Amino acid sequence: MNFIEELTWRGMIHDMKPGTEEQLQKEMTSAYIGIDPTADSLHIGHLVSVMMLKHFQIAGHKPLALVGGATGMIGDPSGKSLERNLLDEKTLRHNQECLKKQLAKFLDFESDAPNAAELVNNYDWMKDFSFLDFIRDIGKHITVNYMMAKDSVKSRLGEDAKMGMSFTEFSYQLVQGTDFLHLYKEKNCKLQMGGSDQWGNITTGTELIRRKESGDAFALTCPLITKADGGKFGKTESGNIWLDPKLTTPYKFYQFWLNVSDADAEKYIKIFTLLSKQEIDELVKEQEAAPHLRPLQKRLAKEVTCMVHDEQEYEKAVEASQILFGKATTESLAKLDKETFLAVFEGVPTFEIDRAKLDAGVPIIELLAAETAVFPSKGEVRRTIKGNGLSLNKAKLTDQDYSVSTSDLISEAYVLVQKGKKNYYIIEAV
RNA sequence: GGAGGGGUUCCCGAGUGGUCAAAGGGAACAGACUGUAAAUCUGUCGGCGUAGCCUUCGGAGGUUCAAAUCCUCCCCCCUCCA
Repeated sequence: MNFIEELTWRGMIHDMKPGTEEQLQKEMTSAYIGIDPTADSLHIGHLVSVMMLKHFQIAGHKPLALVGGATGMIGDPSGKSLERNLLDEKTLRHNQECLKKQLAKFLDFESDAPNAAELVNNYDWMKDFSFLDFIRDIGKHITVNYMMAKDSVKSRLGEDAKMGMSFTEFSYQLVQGTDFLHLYKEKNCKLQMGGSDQWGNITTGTELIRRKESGDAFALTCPLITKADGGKFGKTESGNIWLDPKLTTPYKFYQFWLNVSDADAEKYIKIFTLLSKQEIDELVKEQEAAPHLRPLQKRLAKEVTCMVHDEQEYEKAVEASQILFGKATTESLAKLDKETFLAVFEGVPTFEIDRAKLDAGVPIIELLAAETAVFPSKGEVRRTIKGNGLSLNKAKLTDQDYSVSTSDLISEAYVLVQKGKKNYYIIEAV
């Protein structure tokens, strides 16, 4: 199965330029995707493009990951994102290094294979590009008329525009096109991939290559990942799901995938895992036969957690989940020794409190909203208790005036706080 | 530079002197139902709290017993004309 066929059955192709498949069959081809280095970790929104590159490398082609040090400071007008601030070079390099380490889990950067992955940063070739050079060498080749026809630009002009668009944002497609042109010339890169929102930007690049170099370059986009209920993919109450375990613990990471809705599970497992069509078909059948066992979500969570973290972290996450969501009771919790407790709950957000305070007893509302930041306000603690949404050590708490004392400690050191069904916090006496 | 239209609580968006912590929708959170799913229904959704109080409607002043609402100045955004 070739690259295009692979992506097709996985539902990862939204659009591509005619001739793309032929090009890929003709020779080993280089392709790139762009990543904004706005943070020092990738989040799961990036994972789609990373998987495209991975399939690309598996298919024998050469993937390039472009860190957008230059473009990242402009901001793409097609998103609603505001214009960005310039990252200083130190931060930029730091982020670049961190991203590369994460990418190395997916792509082979190190081997001597001709299709080893490469990381490039457009800051390196854009930083010394003078304005005059730019408008002469690049700007001349693309008409404003052409640029204005792009949806990303059109939506920002005219009467229904909420915001105007600065010249900087307008020029974004040219800057991105310049990247493509640069990679085309320097690295013989003939394909740019990205989300479907990037189509306009990518084709400005292929157009530039055609006009300036009489070259043939290609574009391939994947659908934007959505949720069946229309919500944003990859966001939870606590924000982005990051690949860095320090930002999103493996437990939370695992839980994210496990909680994916049925309607999304099949779609996601095709995109975010390398499981074969047969394996997935099998799982889908199992899911239909016994939906409550959620084989799709479980396998999806396993595969992605193992890929991003490792098998050990995955197993810990499963164990913690079984205790938290299984039939654990106050009694079984109380039996856990300190070691086990810590191992199981590693990754569950932990707050500390002075043991001396607990000796005297701390009102629950104080404990959760003042002594620790489990809740942002006292009112919210009250509301949650009133709504029957708070549990302490797996037992529902209904008394707003309850005082927590040392007798509530598990293993003489911990209190397990549960907000609703899925949110756990640990308070540790120190 | 001219004319017009705007800036409201996380988002969209009502509100033009008191009954406004501010309609409605969305998002979010919790409860019920379930399968840690979806859909549905219910509740909550500025802060502290019994009442009640405090902070909020671009910013700063002012009028008034009382202002998101009226006046003055300023800042920002959009459209059209030049």
